[in-house]
Amino acid sequence: MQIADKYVPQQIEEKWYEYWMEGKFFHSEPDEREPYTIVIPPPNVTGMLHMGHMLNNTLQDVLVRRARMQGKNACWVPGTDHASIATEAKVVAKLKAEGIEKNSLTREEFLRHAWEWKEKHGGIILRQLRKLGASCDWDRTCFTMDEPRSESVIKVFVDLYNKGKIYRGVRMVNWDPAAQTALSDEEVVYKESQGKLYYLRYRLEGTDRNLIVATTRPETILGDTALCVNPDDPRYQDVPTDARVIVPLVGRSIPVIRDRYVDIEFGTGALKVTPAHDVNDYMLGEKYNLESIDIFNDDGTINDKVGLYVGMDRFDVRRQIEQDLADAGLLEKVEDYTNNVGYSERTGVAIEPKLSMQWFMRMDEISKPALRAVMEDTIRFVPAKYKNTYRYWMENVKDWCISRQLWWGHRIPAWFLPQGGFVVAENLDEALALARTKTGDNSLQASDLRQDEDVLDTWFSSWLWPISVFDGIRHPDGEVNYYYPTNDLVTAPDIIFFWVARMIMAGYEYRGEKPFGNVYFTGIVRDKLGRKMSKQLGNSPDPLDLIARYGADGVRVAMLLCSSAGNDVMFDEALCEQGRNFGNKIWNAYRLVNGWQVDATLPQSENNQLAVAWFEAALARAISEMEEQFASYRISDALKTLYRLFWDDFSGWYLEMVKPAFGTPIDSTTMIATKDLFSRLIQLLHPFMPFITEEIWHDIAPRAPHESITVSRMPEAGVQDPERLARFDRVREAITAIRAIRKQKNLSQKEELQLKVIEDANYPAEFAPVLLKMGGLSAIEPVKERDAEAEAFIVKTTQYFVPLADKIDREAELEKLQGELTYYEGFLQSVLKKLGNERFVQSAPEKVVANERAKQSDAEAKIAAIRERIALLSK
RNA sequence: GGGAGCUUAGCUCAGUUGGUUCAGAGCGUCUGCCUUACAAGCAGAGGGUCGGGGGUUCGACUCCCUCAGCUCCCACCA
Repeated sequence: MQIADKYVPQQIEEKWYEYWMEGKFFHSEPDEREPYTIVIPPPNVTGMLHMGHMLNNTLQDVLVRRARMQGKNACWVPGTDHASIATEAKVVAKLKAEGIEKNSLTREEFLRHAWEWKEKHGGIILRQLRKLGASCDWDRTCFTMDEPRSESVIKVFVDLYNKGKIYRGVRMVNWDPAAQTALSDEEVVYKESQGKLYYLRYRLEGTDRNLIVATTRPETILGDTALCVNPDDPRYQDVPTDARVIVPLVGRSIPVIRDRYVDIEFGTGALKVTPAHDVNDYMLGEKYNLESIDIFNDDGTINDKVGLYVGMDRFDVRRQIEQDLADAGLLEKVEDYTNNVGYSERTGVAIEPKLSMQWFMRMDEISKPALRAVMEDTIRFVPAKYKNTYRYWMENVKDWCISRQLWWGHRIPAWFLPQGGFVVAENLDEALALARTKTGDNSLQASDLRQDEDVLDTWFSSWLWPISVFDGIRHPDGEVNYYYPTNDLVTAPDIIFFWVARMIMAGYEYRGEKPFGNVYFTGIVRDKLGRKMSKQLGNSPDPLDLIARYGADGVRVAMLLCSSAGNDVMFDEALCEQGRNFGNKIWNAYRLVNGWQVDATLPQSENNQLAVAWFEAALARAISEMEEQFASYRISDALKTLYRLFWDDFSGWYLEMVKPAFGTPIDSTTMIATKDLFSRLIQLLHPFMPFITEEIWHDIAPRAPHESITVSRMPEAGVQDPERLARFDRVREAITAIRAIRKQKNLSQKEELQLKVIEDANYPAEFAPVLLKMGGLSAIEPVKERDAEAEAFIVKTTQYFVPLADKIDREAELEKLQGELTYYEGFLQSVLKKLGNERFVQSAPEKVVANERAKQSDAEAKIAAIRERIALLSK
């Protein structure tokens, strides 16, 4: 094998990914094995890989590779989302840069550009995922707007419409003036914004009196159709019930209404009512039958309804109207004011509440089984705290606005009839047939029908993802029956409502079954200062650059090391170094073992036999720990367990124990055992570090063509031997103590020392050969008497002595011993106090009491040993 | 305004039904080593009154109350 003393991941990663692809190791077809399925959270089709994807997909890959090695039929379905609004915005921007305005194009022309863009940029992110090592079944790659998925969406829409779960109506919706489309409530983000509170004078008709109204949006006075005060407000008791006021600048006369909705404490207690541009005003308008005057165009400029500020942008109007009001003496005062303003999640502009005709989906019924499934842990949320969030949303869920005034997306399958009304059908032919039946007019032609211009919310396709990727909407009895429900979903908590909740609803609606068994919510990736990674801050490293510099395995380890379950991820590039170093450690451990010469005639030494037996026990314990950690999705902990096992136990202890002296061979029994242990270690490591492990796997033993570690069988825990491990730990402690003496006395590692020991039950006599070798000892001599002249240490209750040429420093030694004595006597006191307490002995569990008694006897033995040594030194 | 969560070594975090040989890990720091697998390494060391206060208990990092600080989600009174 290669002799480079540094591991160079760049040299092997590409090779192995190609090998995996050629061998079709990631491809899945239904068979008799138990399936293990993950569907990828589809990234935006034109998106680029960022650190969030890295985390998310590393976790998925660990899970799916592990399942594959456990003999399951593992299937990880990749794909992309058409991301209606985001993609359309990108295409519009791109066209604009080329001097083409969207509204100068026909729908067909625009879509041609959009598809072109999709073909060019689409799927870049999927190729990037391969660099990471993602073991997706690429033959199954899906796109939310490909044919099977599109047809599924349309089919579901028609079905829900026919079931009465989808309706069309005029409602107050969140309007994005930049994208010029309606948004769902979930697509609006509220941010604290520095604004002003304007106090405007509304002249009470027929008097000189002004009613003062405080508002943050003076430009909306153009749409005022009432003024509202609280009937209990003493300040307005003398205003006649049929009073009217004049809207400033506009001059319109509007009624003064009374409603307890108005907060007497706020502002002046008088509220202007603009039913077309405020959600709460809209409700007042409904209640009091007020006129609704829409003053905005779709792009947020003022329309010509009122004849003022026509064509001006809403924010320019705000500045202008402040000036004009002041000039007209209609502005009482202006105060600074901080309030929450809703912004479009995608375009970032302030949302305009707007009354418009939209399609909605009823959520009351469909949400019920979905809520139950999570509350009863039929679907398990990890971490469980998200159950609360989920429940609150589900219990208060409002109808879902599913129509968007965009072109890029699934066009709503509704056709308007010449005589009014509409039909909903899967295609034009069916729509025509339906239209003829509905109207009784058989002369209707396809050209008489006009399809709804709107497209569907992106999430209306992704909510079907776990079903539609297996074509389970169109073919409910096909392979979906094998793969569905999927096992684990790994996603970010910020799309719990957008996506997770809705997939659960769709799952029960269309499969009568949950879409996945477990949902693992990752944290948000932040930089080491705790700031969210963002383009604006420029604090997000480029994942591909990291992979190029540290190797995919190294970056994967870095991601996992900092992703403790349920917490945000504080990513620090230093972790990539740690990951890379770990790869190098593995590499060099392999170089060492690989370089040993075997002498088949050599019998296995006792030392080596002990080493193998001990490491088998250590491995068994680690595997068992990892199993528990995986079961509770503590994937970061599982990696850490393995990291320590490989670095400390295997490299630091086991290999040092069996390592033959320079230039001497090793016996074949130990060599075989070592390679076997190594193989099992890299199998355990494979889900975390797929590339380096495949490389070593192919070198450590002869492999047939088309063999791969990816489909090898994951080692299992086997027999646990805690006693052996505990006894070995005492050897380790003794060796550490000897090393410390060496360090203190400035003795070289090579200088052999002598060790004397007073053997007792705690002395791990069977490990004497190991102690000899690892301690750099010339001999171990069992003695009965303490050696006052030697350096001494105690492990558990066993006393050890290292005679040295130098006399020991009695004073210093006594002082040290005195300190230890004080500690152990105090410790013993607390144990005795506890044991002397009847309530403790009675109420504490038996095991705990027994443990206390063991502590007592150990402490007593230790104290006795220390006392004897003090006596000896004090002579 | 409502809800959830967090506060343990310089940094990032473990600590799973309360039991002081559990106050831990990794990284970083310090000291000594270029010891023929690895300086991307080896050996050793220092470092925390477990946010403050109070309570329950034989016993609390672990349970309760309270105060302080931080984070997130939901609502959106102009």
